[in-house]
Amino acid sequence: MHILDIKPETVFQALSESTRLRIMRLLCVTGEEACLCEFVDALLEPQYKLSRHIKILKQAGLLSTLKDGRWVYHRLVTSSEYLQQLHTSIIMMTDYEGFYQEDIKRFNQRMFIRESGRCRVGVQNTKLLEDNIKNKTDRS
Amino acid sequence: MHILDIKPETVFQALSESTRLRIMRLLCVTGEEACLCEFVDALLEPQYKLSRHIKILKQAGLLSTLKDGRWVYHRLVTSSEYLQQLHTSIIMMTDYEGFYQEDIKRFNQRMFIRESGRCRVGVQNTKLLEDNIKNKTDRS
DNA sequence: AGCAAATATGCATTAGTATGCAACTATGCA
DNA sequence: TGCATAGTTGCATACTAATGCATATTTGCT
Repeated sequence: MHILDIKPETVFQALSESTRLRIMRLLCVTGEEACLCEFVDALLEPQYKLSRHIKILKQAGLLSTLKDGRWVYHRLVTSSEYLQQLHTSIIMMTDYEGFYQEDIKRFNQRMFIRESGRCRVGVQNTKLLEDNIKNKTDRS
Repeated sequence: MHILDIKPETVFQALSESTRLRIMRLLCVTGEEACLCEFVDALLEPQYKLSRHIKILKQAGLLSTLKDGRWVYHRLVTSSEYLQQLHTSIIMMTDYEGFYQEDIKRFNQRMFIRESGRCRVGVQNTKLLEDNIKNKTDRS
């Protein structure tokens, strides 16, 4: 699917959900690529949830994917000026409550355990993740 | 409502619908402000539909409104760098089928009949509007 | 006061989206 | 070959959003 075949509203639609914006912001700010388990440890959201949101970002032409064994790396598509402009907008978004910053902090910690720049383990923050999910259901 | 109080996902959500993108694109490209009846004549969409979409854009902090008698003028909010960056993105969006351009053409024609820079009439393209709505229902 | 015109909105219907759970596929390694 | 692990997806459910119709509101004008 060429970028020109994707409607602008599809791109903004992909950016209209908070979890997907967290993924995009993380990649825009760090300039990194990451696999699913690294996203799980950074955002503390269940793996199936992030997997589906990443799929939507891919279908909107915002992410591309590289498979490496069991791991699948996701990175920003930067091939058009239009998308680069959008990345700038995303970086300029407010982070009033500092939530994006917390994602980035956990992400950087997670990146430390890479070996030769590759992820070699699965989800690490299992405990943190469960606590995070529990807190949310308690609040609702 | 201050711009900082509006969540980024709300802004992108507002931009995720095609009619609302047409409104935004029109204002970004022309730099104009316009009232509802002018939008109706430019986009050839029913008045109640555009009224509601404009409301959503307002609530997302993308448009501001100035009332002048029976007419209500809508313009872009440009008070933050973040929004200006978004406007640039919107101008850079693809217009593969030339639909945005058609809106702008009809809009410019409509602007000709302003008096002293103010709209003094209601919907003009009643016939065009009805044809447009009819074509859509025929296709579905 | 009363009417006409510009804009806004309540309601019902339809369509689309997000999520949790559980089951599935795919891959590397012993 | 079998198992553990990284990632994906079908299904049911709950929620949210878009639309058309009709009606309401606001304002200027006579």
